[in-house]
Amino acid sequence: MSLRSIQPSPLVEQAAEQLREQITGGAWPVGTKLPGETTLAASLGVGRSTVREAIRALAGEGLLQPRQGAGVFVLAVESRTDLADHLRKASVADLYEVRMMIETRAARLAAERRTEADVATLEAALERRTRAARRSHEEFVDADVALHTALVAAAGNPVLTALFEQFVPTLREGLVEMVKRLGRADENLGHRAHAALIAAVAEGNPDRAETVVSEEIGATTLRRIP
Amino acid sequence: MSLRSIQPSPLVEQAAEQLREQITGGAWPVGTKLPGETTLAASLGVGRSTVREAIRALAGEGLLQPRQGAGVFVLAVESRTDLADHLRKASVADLYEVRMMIETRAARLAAERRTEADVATLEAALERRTRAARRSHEEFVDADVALHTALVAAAGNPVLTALFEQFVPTLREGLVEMVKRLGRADENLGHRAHAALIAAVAEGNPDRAETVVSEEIGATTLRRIP
DNA sequence: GTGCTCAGCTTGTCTGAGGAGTGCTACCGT
DNA sequence: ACGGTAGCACTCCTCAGACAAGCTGAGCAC
Repeated sequence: MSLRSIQPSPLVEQAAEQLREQITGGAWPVGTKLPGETTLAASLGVGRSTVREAIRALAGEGLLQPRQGAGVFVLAVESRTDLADHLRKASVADLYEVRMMIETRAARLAAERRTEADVATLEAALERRTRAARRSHEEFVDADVALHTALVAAAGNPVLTALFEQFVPTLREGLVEMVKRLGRADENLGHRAHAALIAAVAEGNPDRAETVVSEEIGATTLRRIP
Repeated sequence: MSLRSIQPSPLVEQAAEQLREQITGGAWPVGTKLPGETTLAASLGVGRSTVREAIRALAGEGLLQPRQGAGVFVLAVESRTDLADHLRKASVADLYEVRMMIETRAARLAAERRTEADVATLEAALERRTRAARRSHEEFVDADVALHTALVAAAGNPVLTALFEQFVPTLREGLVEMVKRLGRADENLGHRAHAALIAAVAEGNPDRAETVVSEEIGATTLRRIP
């Protein structure tokens, strides 16, 4: 099996790391049954409970699946690629580019497909955004993000919605920073653009919706990249 | 056959589920320190090692972070949403729509930014695709997917690349099915469109690149939705 | 062939015992 | 009064051993 022996510190994590290497390295393909806990414990030079916890950790990541009486089986050879990780490490410009792509397309689709309910939701979200402008920065950003989320949802494509949700945490973080830097000077920042966007969606004008959202995102982002 | 499989569910999973509920339910916000192992064990009515394994599982999911000597802390209140799960459950039409969005944008950006190396990679990928057409269906699809991946990579936006990679497994699966249904009649299916796409990227013609990729995806997809 | 039983393996669970790291508090010297 | 430090309580970390519960395949009876 060629497992290196363990050295210091959290043994559980080291054990998990070694097992992960075996799995992602291809030594144990999907469906493989791992050696028994006692065998693994001996190979790694740790106690059985330590091995068990390492297995649990990898099970939490979706790599392993223990079945009582049968053994521990490989469920996948790589962790769910966490898009959010990529987003955190990405540059503002790259993020902005992709966000622009998603939201312009969403605006266009929303204008084509919006239902009465969608329009009502969007208008309510706009109103909440306006009210939140008088309150804390955080509340304002939350309301803004909620509005954009509602726009994407109005496009009626669950895949697009799921995709945008991946961006929400990073987007929120960036916006909070931006709003705090601007201070209270620009309360209800971008209200007119948002109102125009919703109007375009409501009247079913895809071209105008796309243009407005493109300008709006461009404006807020330019302020953020000094 | 509407039988749910019977699952006695190990105590560890039940314990993890209860803890997860506390976390996602908001009882323990991010940063909260959980009660000690012994306390939790008593509360849940299980042994200490069971609690520890449950904590490890949630740590694997990215929800908790144990720190020796200090305690166990809440790192996030919801699991990484697995975009791949959404994709698997999504309809072909929704997937197609988003894939079209990504690839048309990628084609446009690639035409604007491609380097010499990008062009070389794309041309090599095209050649491999041609060769693979004479071999198995699977190899052909793999080569096709590799070509599309190379196109997105040539756009020079890591976020876009990471995003497209989320689609690759689902895309591959769908293509394999399609190619098998078509049989060998259409060997080297879509060769001219792909060649035209690469030419447009190479000569730096964003509009043409976008048009070609749009037609190409449209053509293959229409065959797939009967 | 079909179905049953059983032995041997596996994971599941609990307990008790130390080891090691963290963070707070009270003490002490200045 | 203040700052530094030693001690302490609390926490997670690791191990060993024991038994329970579940799975799998071999062998057997029909």
